Amino acid sequence: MTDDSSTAKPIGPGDHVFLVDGSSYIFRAYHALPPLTRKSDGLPVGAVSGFCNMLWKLLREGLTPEKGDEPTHFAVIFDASGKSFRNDIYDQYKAHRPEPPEDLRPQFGLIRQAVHAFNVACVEMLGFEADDLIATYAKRAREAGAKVTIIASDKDLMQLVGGDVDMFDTMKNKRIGPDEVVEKFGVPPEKVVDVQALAGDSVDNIPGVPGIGVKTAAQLIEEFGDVETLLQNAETIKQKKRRENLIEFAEQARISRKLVELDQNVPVEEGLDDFAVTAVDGAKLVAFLKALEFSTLTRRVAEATEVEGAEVEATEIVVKGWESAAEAAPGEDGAASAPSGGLSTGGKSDFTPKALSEERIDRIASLKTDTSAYEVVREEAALQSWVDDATEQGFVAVDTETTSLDPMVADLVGVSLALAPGRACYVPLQHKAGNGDLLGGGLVEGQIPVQKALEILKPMLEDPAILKIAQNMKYDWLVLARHGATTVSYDDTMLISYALDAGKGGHGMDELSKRWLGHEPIPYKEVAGSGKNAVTFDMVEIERAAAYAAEDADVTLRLWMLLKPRLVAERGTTVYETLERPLVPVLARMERRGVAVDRQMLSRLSGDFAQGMAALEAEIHELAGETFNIASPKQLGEILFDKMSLAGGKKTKTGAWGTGAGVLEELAAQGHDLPQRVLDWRQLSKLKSTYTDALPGYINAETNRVHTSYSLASTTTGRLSSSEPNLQNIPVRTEEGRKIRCAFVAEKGMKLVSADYSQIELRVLAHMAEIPQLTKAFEDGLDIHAMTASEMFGVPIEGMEPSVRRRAKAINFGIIYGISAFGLAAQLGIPRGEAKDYIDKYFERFPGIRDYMEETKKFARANGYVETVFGRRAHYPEINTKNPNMRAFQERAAINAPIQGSAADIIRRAMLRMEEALRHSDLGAEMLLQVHDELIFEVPEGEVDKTIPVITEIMEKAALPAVQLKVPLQVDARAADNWNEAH
DNA sequence: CCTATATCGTA
DNA sequence: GTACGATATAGGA
Repeated sequence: MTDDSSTAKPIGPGDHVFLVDGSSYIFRAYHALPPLTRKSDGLPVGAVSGFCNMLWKLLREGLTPEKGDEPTHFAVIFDASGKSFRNDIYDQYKAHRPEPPEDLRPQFGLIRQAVHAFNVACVEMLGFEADDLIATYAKRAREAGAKVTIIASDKDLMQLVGGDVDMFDTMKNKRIGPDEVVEKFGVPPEKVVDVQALAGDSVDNIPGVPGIGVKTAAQLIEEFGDVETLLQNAETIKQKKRRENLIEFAEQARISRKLVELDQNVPVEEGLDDFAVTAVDGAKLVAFLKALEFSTLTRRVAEATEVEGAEVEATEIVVKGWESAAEAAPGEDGAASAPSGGLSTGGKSDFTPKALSEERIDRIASLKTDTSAYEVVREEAALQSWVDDATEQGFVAVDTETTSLDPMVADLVGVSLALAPGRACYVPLQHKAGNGDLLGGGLVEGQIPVQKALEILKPMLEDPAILKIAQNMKYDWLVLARHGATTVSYDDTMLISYALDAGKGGHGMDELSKRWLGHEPIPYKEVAGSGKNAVTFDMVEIERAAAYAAEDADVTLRLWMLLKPRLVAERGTTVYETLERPLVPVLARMERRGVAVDRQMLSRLSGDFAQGMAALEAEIHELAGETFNIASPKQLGEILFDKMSLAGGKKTKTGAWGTGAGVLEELAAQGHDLPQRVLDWRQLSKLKSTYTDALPGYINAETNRVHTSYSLASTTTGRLSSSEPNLQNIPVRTEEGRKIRCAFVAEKGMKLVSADYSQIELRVLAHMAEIPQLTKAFEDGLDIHAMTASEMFGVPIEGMEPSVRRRAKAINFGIIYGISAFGLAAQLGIPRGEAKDYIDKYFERFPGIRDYMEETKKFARANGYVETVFGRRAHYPEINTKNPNMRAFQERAAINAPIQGSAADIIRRAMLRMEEALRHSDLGAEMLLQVHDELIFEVPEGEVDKTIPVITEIMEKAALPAVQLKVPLQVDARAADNWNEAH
């Protein structure tokens, strides 16, 4: 490509040979790229795509975009299937290699075809692994005085580095020279085989010597020079166990050395001269790339080779070896989509994402749960080796074990990792000696010090090239963040499940495991006890802890393998990637910041409420003529309806008297004193027990602030929920209640800013149902409830009676909730018939709303789910149930979900953009809380005026650019010293 | 000790 | 009429 030298001259100094390790590239690309990148007819091409991009880049630019580094000779080397000479030495060599995944298999052939399309030499030889061929060619090139770059990252090739031979990892864009080899193995390249022989390798099933990892091996080789010398002097080793192992497993070490040492003298057929780079045949390459639908690369190649892309006809491609894959699991609806671009997919095969994902579900679910291979990692070298394997593989399931369910106080007890189904480990870090009672012992022996372990884990957690897979990552993210590591690049099986199956059940690990893997993980209770026998995880014996923890990581990995392809197959990727996953660190940071509460103010309020309650209690008992537990609905019902025989009592479904607020209010309206006193008492009791008494208990001893926990996956609609404590239900409606809000305060020198969406759900409804009057009203900034009343009852907005507006407001809320005459009647305290008249009247004025509601129900009945404007799905599997009451309930929920859910999506989008926007404007504001349509910030006093417009703008434009709402969003924001005044 | 029910706080 | 979580009581284990 560099020039058009057609006559090959013998290779020599000044030449630069590129040897690409094709086989290992395929596996890495497969795992590094999204699981289901495929052509329009379903042919999986993710790995091929990555490979073609790499080839093109290397041929054009060499290793760096600067000129002068281009290859003169280029070859891609593959493993040929079949056994190699290493199996003769050791029959277990690479014995544990799993079969390649189904959706990777067809890509092996395609990659070889790609090499030919690039006019590049393609080498493989039966009985020899790619690494040996690379070793042989590298040696020959070196001897001829040429430079060699091996395009690979495989540590087995590192023994070849040195002099004019180096390696280059294209995925990390990193050169591997002698220094990098030393970094990895602790010894220079020529000693790498000795270290590998001692340390062994679980992936290739190289046995090595037990108890010796890379670090120890490097020390020993440093000291003795090579394996043979070491083995002959093994008696001189001081450490008993190590000495014994070296003696006992000496032969195994010798075999291992033979296995890892590459053969540099393979009798290859093609010479280096055959690898001379020739000009790319633009038309041929474009035709191939076009057939695979790599549009960007096709265009680039067409431009660079001056080929008119549109005029080139796509190559006919036949893919071997996937008829068998298709037969193993035929697609549900049989017929594959029609082949396009001249690609034959083998006739009957169905390679749609749907079919492949279903196949994957079957495959993962049918794997047996083998927990026997779980490992307890007690040494740094062993942990490093797991981390290395994770780095190599590009993904790893991670789970932390801690002392608390609250991530803000949890201390790290251990970490588990899983690399493949059944291949998991537990790393105990801070298990304590369980002397049962007091004092407890110190740390149990045989654990890596936490700081050391974190030093090893941190680079992996912070490496964007390694995907960390967790179940409920927010928890682990926070724990790890508090221990100094910021996790990037992650997947969360809980959130994948939520994006796919909201409404179909919970998303906890045990539940998902049962549902998808048919496997019931060890219950936490069985490991750590429950009730008064419960102990923190650090008191659990290590072997028991390991069985539990490693299983969690294993199950998480399996769930990921099973669920992740469903995202593509079921169109969940966008929701997962834009609304769920990125919110994890945003919420984690909000939780970590917490909010300040005034402990004294709460304590004083508790006292006030207690006084009020005591006074009311005396009056109530006086009126009742006896003392009873006012907090007991059962006792209260008996007093009111049995003893006092008040009218209007209704039994609940359990046969007890109903004593809800509605009932008591009705009795109060009849002129009875006792029910009103009970209502007042209940209000104070609620405020005291739920808020003023409970909140101080949530103040974190270290931060002096309250840290709620947001759940991303517990509502059907997409809303967040808040717990421990729930800060989304802090009182606001009554005077007494608002006093509690006053206790939520800003730090000294700061203000609280509250910004809330005005009528966001009605606006979303106006958009989705396309209601002209509503849209107009919102555009004109009208009072929407007054406008509704005006439309319905024909009265002017000016001078409208408050009761009229109140009725319209109730109807508007009713509409959002899927309205029923029964519900509206209850809300307004009017007869059912009257409520029905209102509803009819409303639909007469806004027929579009009725249409929208009917359409939504129809859609839900047909599909079992409904969607928000951003594509989030809420499932209602029971919507076609026979029971009319239950069905009506499902229908109302299904009507409400797109409205509530779209609003939830909008505020999520705002939150996702908020931190960056504030930082970009150089503002110190921090987001503290979310209450469905409201965000609360803590803002430096002097920055309030600059901050409010930034917050408001982000929130008002949050739907853009994904959705252009037909209705403007309006945000009101205020600053004050406490939440009550800011709201 | 654990779970279900009733009640009530929020959007 | 939608969506949640916390609390206290009560009843079965």
